[in-house]
Amino acid sequence: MNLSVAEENYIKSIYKLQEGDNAVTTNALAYELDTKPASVTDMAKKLKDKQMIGYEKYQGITLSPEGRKAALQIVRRHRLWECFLVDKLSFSWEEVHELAEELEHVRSEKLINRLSEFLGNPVIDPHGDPIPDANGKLAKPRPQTSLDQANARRLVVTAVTDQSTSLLAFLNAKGIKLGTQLEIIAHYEYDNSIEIKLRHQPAITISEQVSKHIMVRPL
Amino acid sequence: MNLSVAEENYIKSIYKLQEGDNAVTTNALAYELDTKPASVTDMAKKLKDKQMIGYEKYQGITLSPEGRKAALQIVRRHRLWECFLVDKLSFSWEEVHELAEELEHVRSEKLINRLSEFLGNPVIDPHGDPIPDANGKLAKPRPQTSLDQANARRLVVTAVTDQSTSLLAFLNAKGIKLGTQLEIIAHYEYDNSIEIKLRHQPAITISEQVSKHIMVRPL
DNA sequence: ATTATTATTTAGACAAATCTAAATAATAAA
DNA sequence: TTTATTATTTAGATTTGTCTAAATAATAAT
Ligand SMILES: [Mn+2]
Ligand SMILES: [Mn+2]
Ligand SMILES: [Mn+2]
Ligand SMILES: [Mn+2]
Repeated sequence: MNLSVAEENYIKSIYKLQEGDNAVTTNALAYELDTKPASVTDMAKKLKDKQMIGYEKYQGITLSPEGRKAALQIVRRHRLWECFLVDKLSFSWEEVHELAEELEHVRSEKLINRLSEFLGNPVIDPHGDPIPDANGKLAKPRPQTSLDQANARRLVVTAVTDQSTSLLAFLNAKGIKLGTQLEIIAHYEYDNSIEIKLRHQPAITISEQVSKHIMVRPL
Repeated sequence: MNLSVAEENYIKSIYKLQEGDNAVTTNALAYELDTKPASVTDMAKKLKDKQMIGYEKYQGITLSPEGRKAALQIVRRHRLWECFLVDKLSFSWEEVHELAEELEHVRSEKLINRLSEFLGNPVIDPHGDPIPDANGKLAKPRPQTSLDQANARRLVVTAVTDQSTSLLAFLNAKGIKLGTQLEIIAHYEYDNSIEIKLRHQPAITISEQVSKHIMVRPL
């Protein structure tokens, strides 16, 4: 199936928003894509015609098997380009998302498979997200929780679930990146902020807004 | 100035067709871009509004200084990606043009400058064409002639002026690439074909159609 | 069970990029 | 210098992706 850039972006966003089987809402998709609900309805009809999604009026959107396959290809391309930018061109992880957002639309299996090989067939991208293989299979993610709900003391950062430039810049400033080890010092119930300490650094306090986007696993 | 992908493709083709100052013709541009003359006229008006070209009805098209600058940026991106594909991802030179045709439209100075650095700031692409630097300056091309007009005997291949897949596949089959040294054995006036010999290989005969697209310089 | 609010869809419009068919201009031939 | 041919432009349509404003459906509040 031949998909336009716009269609690919929709499919990727649907994939992102569709946790499990719950249908994606018109408004949620419009917000995610920074467009208007009316535009989403228009596109939903097109994508249904192309058999990429299931869609009934007022019932929300779900990816079809075809659509899911397409989404995984796009995600694969996106994350491999992010790896390339960080590993080979020395970009920092908060800069790469926008560029990958464009590079992901160059459709060539040969290109992307060679790129993967060139990068050593990585299985996670610079934000800790898993990279689908050439067949669309995702490595089973290791068990992780968000930092605001972690119960262990000593933790390692495994992923960041919000790729907004502002959050990533914040984390960068604080020295928090993938693989960073940290210790929870205190948890303040009042605003659910937590105090953490990185190695060789003074303790810092982090808001719930931030900590819920930092994924960790016990060390 | 913000240019669409279509506009960039037009500008690059105008640059390619405009040797010196001779205006580019509507039909030539349509043929080059595999589109219709009416579409070219439409786009000419848009590009004139954007001050990228000079255009008067029936008078043909010339790049403005602005347009030339844009063209050189696009050409730079195109050729650097071609280098990347050949040098790092082991593509062969006849495969890379199509892919670069898409990659060239990812607009990021930072990306392209880092890519250039990563590649060792190359000054010619895999087809022997010069790569503009970050300021749009082109290395002065070394003196070269097409193979059908060469007068020296011993020559080296410096460029190929037709990137069609069919020609490049032909050259590949014959073992002719950039840097290949060859000797002219004979020149047949009847059809302007020539007989050449590569090192350690039997002589082969090449049509004028081919030889006029092979650029060489005396060895 | 009504009423108000929110979510979603429809209707109609628009810009970008393209096309076909017809009209006009430029150029070459007779 | 007429006439024929070729090149270019215009007029009008189409497709894709988007929008605003209005209509309708679903859901929440009273
Ligand atoms: Mn994208
Ligand atoms: Mn990522
Ligand atoms: Mn292109
Ligand atoms: Mn090239």
